[in-house]
Order: sequence, then C-alpha cells, then structure tokens
Amino acid sequence: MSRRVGLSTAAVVDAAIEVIDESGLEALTLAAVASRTGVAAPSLYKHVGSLGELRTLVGLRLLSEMTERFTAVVMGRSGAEAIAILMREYRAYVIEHPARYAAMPADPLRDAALAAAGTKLLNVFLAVLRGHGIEGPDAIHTTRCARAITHGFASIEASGGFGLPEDLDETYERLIQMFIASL
Amino acid sequence: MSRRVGLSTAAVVDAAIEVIDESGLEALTLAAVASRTGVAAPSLYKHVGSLGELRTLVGLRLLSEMTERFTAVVMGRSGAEAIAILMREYRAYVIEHPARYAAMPADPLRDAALAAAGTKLLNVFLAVLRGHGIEGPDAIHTTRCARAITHGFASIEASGGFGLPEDLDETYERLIQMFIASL
DNA sequence: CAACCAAAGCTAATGACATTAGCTTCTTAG
DNA sequence: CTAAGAAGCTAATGTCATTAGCTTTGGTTG
Repeated sequence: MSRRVGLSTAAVVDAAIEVIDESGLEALTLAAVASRTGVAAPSLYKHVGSLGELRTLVGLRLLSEMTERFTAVVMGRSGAEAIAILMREYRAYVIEHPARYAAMPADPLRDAALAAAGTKLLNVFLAVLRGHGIEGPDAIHTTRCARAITHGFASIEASGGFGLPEDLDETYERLIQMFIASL
Repeated sequence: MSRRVGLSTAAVVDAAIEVIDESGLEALTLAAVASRTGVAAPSLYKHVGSLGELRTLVGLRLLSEMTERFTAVVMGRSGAEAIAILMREYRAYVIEHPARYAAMPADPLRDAALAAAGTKLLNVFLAVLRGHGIEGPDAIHTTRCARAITHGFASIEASGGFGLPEDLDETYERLIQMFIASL
C-alpha cells in the first residue's frame, strides 16, 4: 500500500468541497473526506485541526472563489450595468453551486479567520456602488439592501423554496430593476 | 421515581423549541430533548418517529406561529400600510426568535407534511398584495420579491451577518419603501 | 373487584462520527 | 548515512441516533 498519500491542507479542503458538491453540506464529515482522500480519518488531523476548522477553511475558499468571479465580471463596467451584472453573477454562482452556497459562512465578519475574505467580498459591492455615485453611510445602507436582495433570492432558490422553477429569471430581473430604480 | 412522565408529541415539540431557543438549532438533539423532558432518549420514539420527524414537527409549529402573528397584525389593514406592517412583523419575529427562524424549513412546499402550513403563510402575503390590487401571475412575482427581501434581510440579521447593529432599522425601512414604490 | 392489554418507560446493544494517544515509517536536511 | 520531523496508522473513548425486547402502569372490561 502506498503509504504517504501526499496530502496537504489544501488537498483536504479540495476533497471537502467535492464532498459538498456531490452530497451536500450535511455530508461534510471527516470520515467522508478521509475515505475520499484515501486516508484514515485520524490522519486528517495532521492537516486540519478539527471538523470546525475544516468548515472555516472551506468557507474561506468559497468566499475567495466568489470574490474572484465577481471581480472579474464587474471589471470594466460601471453604473447600473455593473450593478445588474454583479447581481446576476451572484445568482449564477448559486445556481451553479447550490451546495457550496449553503456552506458559505453566514457571518464572515464575526470570525477573525474569515473577516479579511468577507471584507473583500463586501468591497466588490461597495466599489460597484461607488461607481454609481453612492458613498459614505448611504453606501452602507445600499450595500445591505443589495445583500439582502441577492442573498434572499439566491438562498430561497438554492434550497428549492420557490414553488415553480419557471419564470424565476423574470422575478430576479424585477428585483434588480427595483433595486436600481431605488438608487 | 415517578415513572409515567406523561409526555406527548406536543410536549416533545415544546421541549425541542426550548432547546433551540436556549442553545441554538445545532443543539437540537434527541439526547437534549430527552434530558429536558426527564426521560431516557429511546423513550422519545414513543412520541416521535425520528430526529428528522421531530425537526419537521418543529418546523410545522413555527410556520403556524408565524402565520398566526402575521394574520393578526395584518387584520383590518390594507394597501401599502398592510404591506409595510407585514414586513416589519416578519423582522420582529426573527429578532425575537433568531434561533427559531434558523429552524424554519427552507422549502416548506416540497415536504408534504409542511406544504399546507407553508401555503397558509404564503397566502398571508398574497392576500395583502391582492388588497393592493395585485393579482394573477404578477402576484407570484411580487410575492417572491417580498419573500426574497424579508427573508434575505432577516436571515442575515439573525445570523449576525451585518457588521454594525446600528441603523438596521433604517436599512430595513429603505427596503420596505423600495418594495412598495416598485408596485 | 380482578384480569388484561396497550401505551409509556427503561436498559442493553449497535453503528456512525469526532477526537485523542501513542506507535511506525517515510523523507529529507545536514 | 543518519536522525528528526512529518504523515500515516491502529486502538480507544465519548456522544449521538436508533432498534430490540422487557417492565410497569392505568384504564377497560368482564
């Protein structure tokens, strides 16, 4: 048997995300990750402090992943167009990876390990709004509104909370227009 | 020892909600409910089929609880005022019972056991919008928008996802006005 | 009133997990 | 070439959910 699988913290996080993608957030267990990486469960502790820490590391990775996508898509756009595109990309991410979205930390700013990544994600929203002429305390309220709308719609959709899947595009476009019109 | 504690399914659900209120959703375990009701864990199976079923029953109870509150508060009001009051009451519930809100089923309409209760809750929203002259397919989109906004804001707030707690009232009022203005 | 039966509890046992302790074996810096 | 640290492993513990099978109790029926 090839001892020395050559694991690393990053590889463990990779495997954890694969587990989530395939079987959902509840299936993220050290046992599942161990079997997927071909290692005994206790061996994972050489790379990851605990299941809780693994969850944090996964959250970190996903936060960065979203930030990268949003940054890329928003680049070179401005004004209402940038806002609409950002909101659409948010939903696109969630549709593409519903289980990952469920694994996203709810309060990144609370956890010191996640605060930096959470702030970066927030900054994408702030930057886009700044490009629309919104700044200062107003920008805080407006960003919160954008988060509430995007997260609210996306989380309900990801968990299958809307009855019919039809016309969800139209509903979301309405929300986007509603938000932009309110600025 | 007084054998015969006199438990019932309803009493088990009561205890489960107490556990959630005190220690959060993750703490909802049959062991915790058993110790709180003064019974051995396996005895709970006389009243509840499984942990999963207990979760469903709790969801059912909470769904009804919300529906009752919303119905009461909306009664006798109409138009934009009713919409605003309904949205404020939604948030008030979540602030009062953040842990219960986390226990709320994400997709009530999927689960047959929850569908009826979920529909009733939805109907409160639909009724309020109908009172504003919105009906048919338009009402579906509009209700979805209202759900996305209220759930989005409430769930972020309940999980401590907004940075500063200050001014959250103002942010929420903005969302309400944004929604009403869009009708 | 007595016997009976179903409901409500209980203990014991199993199986999934997380986590800890302590041992073994690569790998690689020196 | 060698010694130490890193990466694995097995064994053991504790918490849960869940199942099986036994006991007690309380009301019902003759």
